[in-house]
Amino acid sequence: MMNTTSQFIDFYASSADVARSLIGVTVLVDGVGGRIVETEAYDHEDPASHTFGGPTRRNRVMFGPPCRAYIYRSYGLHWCLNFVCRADGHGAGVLIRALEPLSGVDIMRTRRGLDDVRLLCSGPGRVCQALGITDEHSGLQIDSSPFQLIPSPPGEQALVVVGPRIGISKAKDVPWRFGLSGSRYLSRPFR
DNA sequence: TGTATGATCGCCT
DNA sequence: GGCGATCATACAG
Repeated sequence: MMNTTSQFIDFYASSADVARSLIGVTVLVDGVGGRIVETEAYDHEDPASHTFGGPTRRNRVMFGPPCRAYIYRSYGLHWCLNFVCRADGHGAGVLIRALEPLSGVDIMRTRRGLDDVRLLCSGPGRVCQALGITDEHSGLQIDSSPFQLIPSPPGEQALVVVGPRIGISKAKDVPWRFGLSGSRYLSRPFR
C-alpha cells in the first residue's frame, strides 16, 4: 500500500477509533487551521451515515482508500469535511466538527466575516468556511499538500469525552461523538 | 439559555 | 418532491 497512511494515525482502524485518536491533532489547509477538538464517526452499517445502503455518486469517496478527504454539501449551504478511514469498501469516515483556531487566524476571520475566535471553527460548516474547503478538495490525501496533519505534542495526553452525535435523526443514541474535555471551541457542550 | 425559523440545493426515492 | 452529518438571526423567558 503506497503512502496512504499517516504516520501517527491508523486510518485503517474503525471510524470510532480514528475519531477518538484525532482529538488533539492539528489539521491545516495551506497553512491555515487548528487543533481538532470535536469529531464524529460514521460507518457503512450505521443508519445515520451517508454510506448506509452502499455507494452512490455523492459518497463514493468514502468507499475508496483511507486517509482522503470526503466533502459534502450540507443543507444546500455548507461544506463538511470528513476523513475517510478503514480499508477499501467499508464506507466509513470521521466528520471534523470543530477546531481550536491556531494558525492563520486572521485569514479565518476574513473568510468567516467575524472576529470572535470561538466562532471561527466551532461547527462542521464553519470549519470548512474558515479553512477554505470546498468539494474541490474531495478525494485529496489529507497527509499531503494542501492538507497537513500534525500530531499532538508528545506528553500532552488529550482527555477525550464521548456522547451521542448531533443533528441526526437515526441512531441517535450511538455514542460516536468525541471531544476534547473542557475545550472552549466545541460546537456544543457535552452533557 | 433556550427554542423557532428561513436560507438553499444536491442527492435519492 | 422531500429531506438533510448546518448556521445565523429573532424572539421569549
